[in-house]
Amino acid sequence: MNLPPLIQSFVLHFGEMGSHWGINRTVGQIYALLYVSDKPLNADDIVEAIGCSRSNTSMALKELQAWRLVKLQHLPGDRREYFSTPDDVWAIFKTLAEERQKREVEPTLTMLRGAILETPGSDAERHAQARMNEMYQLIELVTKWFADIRDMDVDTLQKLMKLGSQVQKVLQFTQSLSRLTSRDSGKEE
Amino acid sequence: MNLPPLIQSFVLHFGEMGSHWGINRTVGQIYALLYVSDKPLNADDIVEAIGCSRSNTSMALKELQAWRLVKLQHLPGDRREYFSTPDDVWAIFKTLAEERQKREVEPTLTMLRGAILETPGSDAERHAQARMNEMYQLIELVTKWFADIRDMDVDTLQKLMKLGSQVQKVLQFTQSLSRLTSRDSGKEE
DNA sequence: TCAAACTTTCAGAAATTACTGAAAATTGGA
DNA sequence: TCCAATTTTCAGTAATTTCTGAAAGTTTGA
Repeated sequence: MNLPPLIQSFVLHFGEMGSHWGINRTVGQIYALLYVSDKPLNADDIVEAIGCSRSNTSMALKELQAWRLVKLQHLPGDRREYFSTPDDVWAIFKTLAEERQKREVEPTLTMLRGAILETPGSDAERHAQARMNEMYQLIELVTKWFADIRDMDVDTLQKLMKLGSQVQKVLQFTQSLSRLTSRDSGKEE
Repeated sequence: MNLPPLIQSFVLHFGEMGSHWGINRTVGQIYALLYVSDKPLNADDIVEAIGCSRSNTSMALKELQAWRLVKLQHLPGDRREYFSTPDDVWAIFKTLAEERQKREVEPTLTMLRGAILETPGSDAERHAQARMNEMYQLIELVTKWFADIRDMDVDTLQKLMKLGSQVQKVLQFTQSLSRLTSRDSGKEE
């Protein structure tokens, strides 16, 4: 690996972090490299920069494409494939959240739905089912909320985040407001 | 493994999912088992239920304790250690979020802070640094927001989540309200 | 159609991670 | 204090994952 020190430490860090996340070292390093690169890179550029094998690079790029975290492009007059990451860090964040949702959350929800529909054969199973249901409700709620947030435009999102815990106050305020003004209120939920 | 089918499939699923997450099979299975169990279990109960070795169980429990995802308790007149998960799924969720923050996000923030303070030695480094800064800002923002949300009480949190994208409208409403009423407004940010 | 340029696949090697059993350490009570 | 019950550690082994080089596949343009 022969990179400017600043970039090198970034790339190495992502390599290490990869294992804490669900990706391998090479995938992490390549992503990091593309993220900070000021121009698209081809596979040989990457081999040169990271110091891994050509085939490993190919595999890693395939995985990054499956995650939709890198985009492929062609440069005029060059047959090789060039890779880069999207510019918008928010978009990257959203993509990551969507993919993780699809790969890690959906299968669990499916399993839980199935389990919850079974007829329990004992007290232990009845209790287990109740617990699974709690988990299911929580995941569904958080998931929906996340999806809603994901679909906001960047500006709103950024404002929302900067408000931080203020959100809580705004909500309380709005709720008391609507309680005052609405007629059909009564009990929700 | 000799468990009621409903519980068994839950436990096995968590074992598989573990690898997508950062934990190994045994850790995932033990957590799942404790989560649905209607009473605390000791290490031998777990060995019996899961079918792994005693030592592996000991390791896995240590890891789960490090994540603060299981609690240790003693039963009167029994010297063995019994384990269970917290009852409150929200609390579990918060713990998980806090631990991941500490283990996966903080180190990255530290690295980024360091890199951003360096003096770039080339255009490539200058560009890399700008990208790192974008990433840093994003992570900081999301992190703070999450922390704010984590510290809300369960009821508010649940209401907030159920509102979903309504939040967006509430915010816009509140913002136009404050724009009308406040004097010193001008430009924020 | 062919050849050159480039990419992907895949079997096996290397590295890493998970698991086990035996032994050591700890704990609580007699 | 000592003993028995229980937990932890750890070195070696098993399983899994990652990585490589060689070979096969694909694409483009002459």
